[in-house]
Amino acid sequence: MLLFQNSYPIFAAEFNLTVPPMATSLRIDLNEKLYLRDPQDTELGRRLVAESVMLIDEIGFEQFTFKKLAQRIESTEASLYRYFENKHRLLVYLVSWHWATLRFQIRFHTHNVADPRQRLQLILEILTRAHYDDPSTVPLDEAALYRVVVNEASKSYLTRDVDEDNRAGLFREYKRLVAEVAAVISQIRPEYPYPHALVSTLLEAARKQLFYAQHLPSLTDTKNRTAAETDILGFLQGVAFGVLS
Amino acid sequence: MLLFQNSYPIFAAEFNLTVPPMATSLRIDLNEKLYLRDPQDTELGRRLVAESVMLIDEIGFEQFTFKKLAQRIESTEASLYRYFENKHRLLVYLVSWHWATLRFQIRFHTHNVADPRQRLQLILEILTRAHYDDPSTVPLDEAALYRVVVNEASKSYLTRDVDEDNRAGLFREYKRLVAEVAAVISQIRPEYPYPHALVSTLLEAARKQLFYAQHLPSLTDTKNRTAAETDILGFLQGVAFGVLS
DNA sequence: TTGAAATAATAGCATTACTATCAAATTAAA
DNA sequence: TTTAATTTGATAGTAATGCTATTATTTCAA
Repeated sequence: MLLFQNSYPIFAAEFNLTVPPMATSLRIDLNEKLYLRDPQDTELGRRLVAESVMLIDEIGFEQFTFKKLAQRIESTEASLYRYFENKHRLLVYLVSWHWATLRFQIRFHTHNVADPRQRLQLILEILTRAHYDDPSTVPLDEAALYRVVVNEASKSYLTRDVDEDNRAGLFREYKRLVAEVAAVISQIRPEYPYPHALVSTLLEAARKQLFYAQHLPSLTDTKNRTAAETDILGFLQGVAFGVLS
Repeated sequence: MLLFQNSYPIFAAEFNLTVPPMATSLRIDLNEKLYLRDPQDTELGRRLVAESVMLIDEIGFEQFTFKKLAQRIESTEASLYRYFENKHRLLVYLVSWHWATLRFQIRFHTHNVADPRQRLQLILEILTRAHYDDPSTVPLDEAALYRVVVNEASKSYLTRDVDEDNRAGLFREYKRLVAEVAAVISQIRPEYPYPHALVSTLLEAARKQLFYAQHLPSLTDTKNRTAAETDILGFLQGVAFGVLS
């Protein structure tokens, strides 16, 4: 996210970005309902978030517990429960963080691009390259976070409490992202009746096809794993521009 | 599935269908690795499967336990563990059951349709109407099973053990389904490079968009919930035929 | 009718997902 | 700079989960 270093204050208001006194990294403020105490406010909170990404990436969300995380960051279970109500909320927080940075990246890279088709093209490139961003200036390992998103994001809403969680605004970041990209779709073809469905499908497909390439290759069409990114981009382009022509 | 009553022996071999001595319902044989003891062989096993669908539908997979199911069917936890290694295997079994019947339905309704475009059209209709099938002749409540598939299917493969489970062949039914529909895609447009990705995306989208229509409507484009099915079909048609033109 | 197989009944165990209590350390306010 | 408030750590505890094991009882087939 080195790219943002000079320019991000432009978007600060819209993105709920806080520019810290000594701005060394980007701070994204997410819905307060996501946590009990804002983890970005304290050292322990920041370690909790940063290390949770690594741990979930390593052992998977099902195996992940606050106890294991506490051991890892040399704190206690009880302390961590003061930040997040439960591990599910933490997952929603992490995933929301990813959507927020993704939306930010999209805005940043497309804000001076007039042609909506070219915008969409850029968006698809960002979507399929989301796991490449330079993590050095960011408080989280974004590559690890992207893997977590690919593997676990669905679990953030596929629960008994979707409706309740939705009412609490837990999925706001994802909705915003979808709405913003859907607006580009509508610019390209105003009469197209399914812009939101298209965008949510493209977003989901970007992740799922990457997962398939890694684990269930017969559900996708990439021969060598390294070409996956290019193949997925090609596939998404075909879908998006196919629908819009 | 009344439709199958007369004709299904045609496909029996290919579909691993067993025609029971007194054929009152369809029997689908799934990968043996899915269970410890074939639940279709015993009364307890059949009740286990049938009631698990209802219970998962009611309380969700996370809240579902063998203990609760045992109470429900007036058996014991230990007895149920003799059929399935754990609740995850049971989920994979249920989901596989659904993919198998879906593939069967597709074959049945399209086997005398020569034009591949028309075939694809029918397939998309079946996909978006999957939850309507008459459950009376089938040992499972298919409408409930479809809801379970919509809500829980992703969890069958989004686990730490995907690769291991995949090696054991647990996802065979889904792969078969994808392969078969992908073949239709390739008939329509042989040079299209992503038939499998397209099909897995369409399958996933059919379920996800229904979920969104019910729980997160801003991620889709259906105004009233009742029109969801028609909208989803329209959307999938746009994607599929858009890509193939 | 005898033996094998399946089921029920019961118990037990390590782990999970928390909650509660209290003391110690840190930080902020007077 | 003492005091007060806040945050953390340490420890314990609890109900539920995800199993496994044991034994007794029923069923069913040879």
